[in-house]
Amino acid sequence: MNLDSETKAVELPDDHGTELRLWLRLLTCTTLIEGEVRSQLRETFDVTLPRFDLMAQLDKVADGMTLSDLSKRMMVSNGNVTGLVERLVESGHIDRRTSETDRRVQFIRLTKLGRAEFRKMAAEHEKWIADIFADLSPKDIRELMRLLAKAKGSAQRSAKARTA
Amino acid sequence: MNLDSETKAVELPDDHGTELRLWLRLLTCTTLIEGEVRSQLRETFDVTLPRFDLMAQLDKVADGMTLSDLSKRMMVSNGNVTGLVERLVESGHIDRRTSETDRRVQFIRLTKLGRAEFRKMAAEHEKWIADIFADLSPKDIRELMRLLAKAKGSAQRSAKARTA
DNA sequence: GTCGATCATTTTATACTTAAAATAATTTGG
DNA sequence: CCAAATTATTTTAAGTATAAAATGATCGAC
Repeated sequence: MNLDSETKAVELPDDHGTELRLWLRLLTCTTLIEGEVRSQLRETFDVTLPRFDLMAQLDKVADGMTLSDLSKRMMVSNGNVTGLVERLVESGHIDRRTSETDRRVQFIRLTKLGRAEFRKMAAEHEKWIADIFADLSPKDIRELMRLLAKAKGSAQRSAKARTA
Repeated sequence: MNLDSETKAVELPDDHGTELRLWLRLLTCTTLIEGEVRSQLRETFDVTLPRFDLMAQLDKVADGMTLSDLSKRMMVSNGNVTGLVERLVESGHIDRRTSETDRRVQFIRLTKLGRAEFRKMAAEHEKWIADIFADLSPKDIRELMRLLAKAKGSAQRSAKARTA
């Protein structure tokens, strides 16, 4: 009996089942963790995940960034950022000022309050994430990082090819 | 010079940076692919991702399932499913009937039209996914599957421990 | 049998999200 | 300089999402 030809007979030329299963597993994993983080943020700090994410982007820089920068970094639409920023200005976590040189541009940055609150949340957040991945060895994590980087590159290539 | 102690000095006892970076990479990867799939579905079939996902769940079974089943499988809230189902009934893709034995329960299933349309979409969808992951070798995919399964288990353990 | 607990679903209120169109400001090629 | 293209942001409309409360139905212990 020829095992190779058997194997080939089972796998049709256009069988993309393994990729699909990979995608579903990736999605399940992310949704699961995202839901967990969302719950923790709400329960512990009464803050939503999108607000936390926006503040996280702003916390990386000292002097603020534009709405476009924010929407690119967060990988969400412009209109989405407009609304989020509005509510965070309202609650006193960020402030906005119009550029001196280009009146289309708005610079957004954390207020003192916003940065202080974010730092507190970020510290807890990091612990939750560490616990969520606690069963993974350092080697597992390294491998996952490597493979996800490869997957990301592949997806970007695919998206680019389609748009081109 | 003692390299080990140097390394330890840099990594504080509570440094959970690698887990955080892993989470951000996982999230980026998923968001990227999800956006790509969303665009393709809209452009090619004028359908949204949540609708596609709901139909995908229903396509797995012959005789339908309840709203609760749906919300659990899709990992979204009950109210969310209510709205999605409403719109898909409206468009003729699914139908609903109340259980004979338990009048609280609604069984949802694909209509003939719904199943036919879903199958067409699913075939294309599978090709898009295959292309998105095309740079990954079969071994990469196996490894990712394994590590994501481990991550999923870890996240579930963590979530369960918190709720308990 | 019936009261209380539980369960399935819907409703409500609010927030988030997108795509696409609109607005407003700047840049650029001729 | 000036029209056309580009860029940054906002607005709009529709849909997606959550949490929490409400509703309606069934189950279980007594």
